Amino acid sequence: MPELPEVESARALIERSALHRTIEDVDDADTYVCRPHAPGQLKDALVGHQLTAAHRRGKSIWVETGGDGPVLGIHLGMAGRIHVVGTDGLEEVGPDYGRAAPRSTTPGKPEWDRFTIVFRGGGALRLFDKRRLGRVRLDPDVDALGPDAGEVREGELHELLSRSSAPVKARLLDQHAVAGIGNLLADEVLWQAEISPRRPADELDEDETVRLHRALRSAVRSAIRKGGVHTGEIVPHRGAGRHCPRCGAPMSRSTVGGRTTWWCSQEQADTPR
DNA sequence: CCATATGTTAAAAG
DNA sequence: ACTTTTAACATATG
Repeated sequence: MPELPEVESARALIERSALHRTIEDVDDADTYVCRPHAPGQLKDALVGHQLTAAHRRGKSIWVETGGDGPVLGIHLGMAGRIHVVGTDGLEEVGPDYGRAAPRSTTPGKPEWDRFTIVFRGGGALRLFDKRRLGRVRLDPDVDALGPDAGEVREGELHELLSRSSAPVKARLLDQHAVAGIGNLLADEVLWQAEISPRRPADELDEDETVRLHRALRSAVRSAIRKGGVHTGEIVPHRGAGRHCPRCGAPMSRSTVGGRTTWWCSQEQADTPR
């Protein structure tokens, strides 16, 4: 579920609903999700502190705890979500696929709660993740990430692309190059820019780079505004027997950058027009 | 049982 | 040593 837009809404949820409350207890018993920490290590570091600010770069979230407290790193992985429970016991789960979820008293499956912070006076923040590929850790290294996909400048993008002969889609998916682009967003951006996902990244010409940059920023901003990567134009057309909503040509499918990839067989030809 | 899944990364290959 | 590709990770669902 989470690509950059979903992660941004999770960050905003933390900022809006989970700051400035004293941490009373922490459940960090899932050592796969909380690796490399030992059980109790996150609890010992966090109890008594408050969350003071929530940040994001690409798909990585980090939360400050103020003063001499640690930084809490959160990654939603492939299926993670942030749930915040208010002091009144109602759950706020944030936007889901573009639709704001109502606050609810019916929690998700408790067996999918992988990490929980309990606040003094009631309420909690937790990582809800049915696949357990999310991560929670102290003092994450976010500097290894490339510039955020929604912030990257055109010259910077050109520079990053020119340094790789891999398919442009694979390069876009590399979080060390540009941070925040996932499989669906990559397909959306390349479709918007009318560029084949298989084109070598360092062979894009000036015009293609400009188109890619514009598509990147507009797709990221649009998806954040609409509430998720699923609101992209091409996303509903990624499927067998589907056709390009612009020109009507059949959609092509293959594996690029290790992921299932769909593109317009006509407008995103391997040889640029 | 098989294939697929919106992410990351260690290991293998080049 | 660096870059690129593949497989594995944990788990659910069709």
